[in-house]
Amino acid sequence: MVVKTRETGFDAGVVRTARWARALAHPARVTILTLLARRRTCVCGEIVDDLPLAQSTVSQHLRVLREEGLIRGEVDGTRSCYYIDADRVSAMMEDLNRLGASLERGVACGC
Amino acid sequence: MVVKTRETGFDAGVVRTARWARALAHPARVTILTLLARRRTCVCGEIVDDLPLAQSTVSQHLRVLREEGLIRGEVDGTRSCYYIDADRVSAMMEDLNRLGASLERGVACGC
DNA sequence: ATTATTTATCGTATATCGTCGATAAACGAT
DNA sequence: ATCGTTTATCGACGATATACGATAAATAAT
Repeated sequence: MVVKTRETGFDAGVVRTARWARALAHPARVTILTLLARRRTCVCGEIVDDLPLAQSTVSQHLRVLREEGLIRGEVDGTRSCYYIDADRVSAMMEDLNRLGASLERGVACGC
Repeated sequence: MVVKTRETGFDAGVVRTARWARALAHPARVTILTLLARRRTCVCGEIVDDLPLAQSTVSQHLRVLREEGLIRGEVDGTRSCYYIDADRVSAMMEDLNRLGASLERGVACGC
């Protein structure tokens, strides 16, 4: 059963997949995610130090990731501690893998 | 060993991953890929019929997918026959899964 | 109290994206 | 040769995205 979003006319699952992709569609955001996965510490300032971008720009990218639910932030004094939302990351990878599976099982074109 | 692109200062692998994501970051493009995977026929006109977009817009999205190497197009008379480049799709999914794996194996933050 | 630190947000500038209509190019059909 | 079909590209426009500096808010340090 195919569910379409009323506004756009696109399949709802497809829209969700595209949104995950958009969240990953900038090197800064991919870098932030991998940094958060690798590190125990996750303070905004350290992320800024590791990226070739201004603090305000990094904050914007953090906001995008937060709005997509991939990361969460907690205030700790004057600092903000960010960490990955593992459930959402799993959900994202599930959707992306579902797409990948359907693409790879496709039949070759007879043209 | 971490390779950085001179212009942006981001890790080259990260940039590649972000570009794959960028290619998938629109519902029209995800839809096109799934259509091409499902169908034997892959003529541009049929893709246009299945999308709520103008022909020229669909052509733009096809161009994006072509430029990222995810699809290829062959001219057949007045028509264009598109098909998925399975190798590139595999490469893309490998990169995305590599990212997913590194995110899921990350340690929890001690904050 | 004052000062320094940290981070989110605002304002703004620029670039890229997404969309459409119009058009051109290539071909098939008549 | 002319006409219809199909598709890529162009030009224009509005909408988003990306980037930065400046600033505000909150806390820590003195």
